[in-house]
Amino acid sequence: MPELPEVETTRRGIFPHLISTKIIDVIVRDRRLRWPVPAKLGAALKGQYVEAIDRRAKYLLFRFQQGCMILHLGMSGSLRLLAADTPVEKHDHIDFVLENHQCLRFRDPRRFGSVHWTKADPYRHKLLDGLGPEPLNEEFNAEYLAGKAAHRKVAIKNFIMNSHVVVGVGNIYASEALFLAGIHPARAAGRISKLRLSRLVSAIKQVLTDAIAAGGTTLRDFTGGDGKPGYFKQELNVYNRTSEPCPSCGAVIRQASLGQRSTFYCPHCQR
DNA sequence: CCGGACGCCTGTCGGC
DNA sequence: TGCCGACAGGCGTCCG
Repeated sequence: MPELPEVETTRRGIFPHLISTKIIDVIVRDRRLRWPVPAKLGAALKGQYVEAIDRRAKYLLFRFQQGCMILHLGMSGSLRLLAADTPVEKHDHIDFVLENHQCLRFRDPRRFGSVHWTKADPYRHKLLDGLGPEPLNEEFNAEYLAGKAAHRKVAIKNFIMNSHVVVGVGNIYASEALFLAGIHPARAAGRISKLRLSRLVSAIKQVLTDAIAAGGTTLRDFTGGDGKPGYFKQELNVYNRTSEPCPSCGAVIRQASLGQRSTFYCPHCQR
């Protein structure tokens, strides 16, 4: 499910309700996520107050006075703030019970999500160390991307989905950004002019910013922390629009497979 | 180092 | 209606 806008939407939805709130219990119903939920998680969190919720790439960082919980939503994960007595449903794997009769509930049908606990700097954690820049930061710019792309033969779509190049760009927004930039998704990354890479940087920033403003993209069942869906789906130009007319030129949108993932593009606008 | 394939899971959808 | 394969928004790991 979640790409950067959905993770950010989740963060913005939950943090106002969690800041300075005490975790009084942690109920783990199924530890079998992508990696096992740490056995010590409950003991580590109980009695601690949430000091901040940050985001790095698609990871949510729950900051406590003594340590940090790193949480990834994987492909199908969600976090919702609920009344503590809300009946549990299938795939509700973890409850973080709060002092105000509320609970933060983690649901993840496919169990590709994960939860980690560290007392050290989370940015030094194995999963976060070495990640590329945040796409909305200034350090992600044309000079940076051109330097990274030099001599690379990989398809530009795979390239921008590589978290060592830039984080947070998943399958939906990669297709959308390449459409906005007018670049064919299969073009070799090292064979794109700096001017066009510059346009791609702008397109990535724009599509992610717009998607965050719309509350993310709800394709199937994504909802933010408040249970509301995202509305960016209405603004998608090519994703999931195979055989429909290109909104810009009217040509038929094509679907192809690139790096085991579906890719959507306009054969006329994207070169 | 690079590029590509694989696998972890469950749910859904389309075709027969 | 039921079965079965393909596919789904991620990403660490392994192999050549």
